Amino acid sequence: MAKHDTDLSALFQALADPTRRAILARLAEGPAAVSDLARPTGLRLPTVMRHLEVLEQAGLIDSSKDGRVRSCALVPQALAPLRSWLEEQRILWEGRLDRLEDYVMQVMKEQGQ
Amino acid sequence: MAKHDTDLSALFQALADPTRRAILARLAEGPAAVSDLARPTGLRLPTVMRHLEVLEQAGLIDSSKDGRVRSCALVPQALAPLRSWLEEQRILWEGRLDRLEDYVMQVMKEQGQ
DNA sequence: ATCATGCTTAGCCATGCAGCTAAGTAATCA
DNA sequence: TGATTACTTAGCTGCATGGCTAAGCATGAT
Repeated sequence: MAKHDTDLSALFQALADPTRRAILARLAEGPAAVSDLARPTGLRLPTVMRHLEVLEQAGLIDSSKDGRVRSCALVPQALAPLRSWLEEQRILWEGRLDRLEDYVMQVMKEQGQ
Repeated sequence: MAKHDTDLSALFQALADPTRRAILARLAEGPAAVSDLARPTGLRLPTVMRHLEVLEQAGLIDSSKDGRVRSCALVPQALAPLRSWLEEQRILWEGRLDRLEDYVMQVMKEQGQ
């Protein structure tokens, strides 16, 4: 399996959890420390840490430690692969629809005779 | 948690598996029977069945049985929620970048004085 | 009526994941 | 120095997921 593919899997996997999507939404407002991200979730710190690990592994966020505080931030271009995949699928799926349309048109023409 | 949200989770979850994405790609060429979908995966039928269940549950495919053959097909509009979520995020994330840009501009102006 | 085909169901196994507690480390504050 | 804060690590639990085999059921062909 291509790396491109496992990347996509990791991305989708990371985004499949509502808590993680909420964290991303929060980060869209700007960088935040781990505890700040944890507070609104109502989850314990270690749990949130693991979510952050998943997000970072998927390339969606970046984090760096300053003193005893770890600050997390979005990686803006991280959703690009997902966007291209989606666009690719759209073209494929619509191509399929076009062919279906052609087929229907042809059947109608044949029936018209 | 909103239904909208669990829908998104199911979508992402369903797309997080390469086998399932391969099945979707195959279906983009047109409807297919379960065995036809199973063959190229090299997996056993029950395993593929479960993948198909997941895809159907997520609303990505549709299936109907004719005789003893079950035929599966894409649901073209199924990716729409994902597209809107992505677009929403793009706006949010870019809004963030705009604000960052504003901030940088302001700092530069202040330093210029 | 019998047999082959195509799917379905039931159930097992290993692994992964989301949550937790408890205990550890490292930086800041009094 | 000692206490507090902010993560971090280790390890447990329960449930979900992806794979399998074996056996069942319904339909189509002979």
